[in-house]
Amino acid sequence: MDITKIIDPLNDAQRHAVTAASTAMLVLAGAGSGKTRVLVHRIAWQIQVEGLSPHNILAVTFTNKAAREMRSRLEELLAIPAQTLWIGTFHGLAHRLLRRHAQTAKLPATFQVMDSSDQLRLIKRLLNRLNLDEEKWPPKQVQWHINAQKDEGIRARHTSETGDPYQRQMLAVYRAYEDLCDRSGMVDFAELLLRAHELLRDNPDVLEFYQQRFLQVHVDEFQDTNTIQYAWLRLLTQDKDNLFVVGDDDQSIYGWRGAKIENLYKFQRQHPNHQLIRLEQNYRSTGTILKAANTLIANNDGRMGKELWTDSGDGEPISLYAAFNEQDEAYFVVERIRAWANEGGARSDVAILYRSNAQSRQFEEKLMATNTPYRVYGGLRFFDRAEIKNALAYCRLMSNRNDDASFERVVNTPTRGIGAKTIDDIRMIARDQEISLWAAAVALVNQGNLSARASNALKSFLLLLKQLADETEGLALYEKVKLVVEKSGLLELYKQAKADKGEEKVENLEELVNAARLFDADTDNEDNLGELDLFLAYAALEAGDMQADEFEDCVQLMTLHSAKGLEFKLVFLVGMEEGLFPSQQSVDDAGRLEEERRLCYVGITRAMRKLYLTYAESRRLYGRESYPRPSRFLREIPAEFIQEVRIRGNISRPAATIQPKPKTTMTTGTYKIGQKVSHEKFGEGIVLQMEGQGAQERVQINFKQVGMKWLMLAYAKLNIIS
DNA sequence: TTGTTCCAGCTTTTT
DNA sequence: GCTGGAACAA
Repeated sequence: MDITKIIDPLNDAQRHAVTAASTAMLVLAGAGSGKTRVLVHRIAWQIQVEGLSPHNILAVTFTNKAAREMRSRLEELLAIPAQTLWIGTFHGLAHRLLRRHAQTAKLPATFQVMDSSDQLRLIKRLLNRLNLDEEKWPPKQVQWHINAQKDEGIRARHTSETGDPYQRQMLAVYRAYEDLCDRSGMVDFAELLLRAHELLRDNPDVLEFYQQRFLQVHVDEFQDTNTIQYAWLRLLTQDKDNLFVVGDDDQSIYGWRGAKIENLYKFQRQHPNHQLIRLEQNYRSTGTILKAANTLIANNDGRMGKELWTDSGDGEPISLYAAFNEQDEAYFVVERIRAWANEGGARSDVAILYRSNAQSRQFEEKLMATNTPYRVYGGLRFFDRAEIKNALAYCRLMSNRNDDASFERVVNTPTRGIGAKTIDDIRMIARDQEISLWAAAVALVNQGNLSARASNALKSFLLLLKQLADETEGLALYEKVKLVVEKSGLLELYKQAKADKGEEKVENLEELVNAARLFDADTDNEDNLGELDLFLAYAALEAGDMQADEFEDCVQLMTLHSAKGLEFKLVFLVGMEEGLFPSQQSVDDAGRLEEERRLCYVGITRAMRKLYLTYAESRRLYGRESYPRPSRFLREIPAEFIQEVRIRGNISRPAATIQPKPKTTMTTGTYKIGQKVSHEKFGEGIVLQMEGQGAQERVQINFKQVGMKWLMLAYAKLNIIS
């Protein structure tokens, strides 16, 4: 037993937290104060010193990345694999519970996990079926509403019908959505948490089993937990005081998606005997950066209180650059990065952080122009790509024929002559008989009142899936996926697709087969569940982390939100302007403004050695020139820490952009403006405009019956009415 | 089916 | 001002 390895690398506060006797513990861990280290060493301590079996420990994180990091650091410290230790994300662990107890949780064994885009599509279909206008009921809003309800642990049946018409309609949609999910065996992300909570709450034997198993429970980023996540933790631990949570109220930046900073206070109330430990020594940034961050965050009310410090000196002052416009801002940042790289700095140590994704473009352009390698975070993820989703949809249908979303996705992909009309018929039957699209399709074929062509096309699809299911029986997972990719015709489809994009898609499909191979190899599958279902869940739950060229030395571009938890030697915090950061939508609400301030705090504390703050005096936004005021956060940082950069003279003023609009050419053809014409389909109308020449010649006509239309003269059969 | 035109929307994001 | 998706013409 090597205790020194566990406690020697710790400072006093950290050691205190790690070695405390089992108790409810709240570790307030400031940015860069070694919070992961405390978690990992705490677990190691419990195993090696207190003799707890890894089997008895649960550790919960928010991201897969954090979970992986924790596991690998723990295995390194303990020098043994820690397989029986449950480390995972809230969603991953909830999924695991539901797979194990699918029947008890009233789920089919082959239930499928939907990601947000699947969910959105399902909601769109549902609204359509309920004859609700998407204008009045924006699918995004409905989705947000449903998820928010679930995050609070509220089911449709918990809400009474008494609200205003809007509430009542929302409730009806929520209820219909629940029905649809249940019927088709689909589970969205919020449902994973809610259902796992209900599983424990309503089944005392299951609850007791896990309560006895998990003698110690650890939670990372506790300030980001929402209501249902905390309720789930409460069930597992009750009042046993075996809950060890690490968090930082000053870094709570996910309130807008249901995170409850109040859970920190709730935890304190519910565990009167808890210990509170503050980690305030920072091992990341210079004294100047920390003092700036401390002063800024002190403007927030109701903090738990914490002041970061370091013993490694003040370092350089923070630089502030007032750019002429957003072009100049990008130019300045890229020049500084080039200077950094020329002096031997690694580009991967540099980050450009912005409030909203839309800001990345100007930097990308300048980086590209100077041949500086860069990487933008937050793009399309591997498992989100259309070709991958299509392939997975076939897999999902193989496993669960009731998966309507997948059915719609691939019933005519690649095209096999099943048109909108046929699909509409299928939908109709499905709605009338309350059955899945698949079952409706089967019924439609059997009825036989379908045109021969449509019937054959549909039959071929049904047959294809049956064949896939038969032929993949007993094959290894990756062979299944491989066969699906080939036999479905997807591979062929993308091979024939127009040169550029098709090739990439073919490669992605091959990569998918490869991912399946790897998944097969390193999943121990202790629960012996359907490997295909597990792979599909993995694809939904771990959509990220398959981004290419991670190893190239490149500048990192990302939003402030995705920068949380990371650190860089050189950080540019750009777009420090009122209306942008803090964002316009936040300035009128004290609570949201405080969250913006915390976001700024997060941004500042990412910097290890040098921080640049920039703003533009003029910025083009949404096609409009604006002259924003510098962000209030700049004023909240004491001037003594800031040095203004003055390098005026080579301002890159935009050349006055006078772009001649393409003139609409007036053709002197048969038609004149004001001419009365008639069209065999659209009826009578009046010519309003003309453009183009020869085969491209078009006319705009205002038809009495159908309104405004552009028609190609080469095709449209028009008659002049004199 | 495919290409085009039109039109709304426009923080932040993981799972 | 740009972009993604829907609607529409051919």
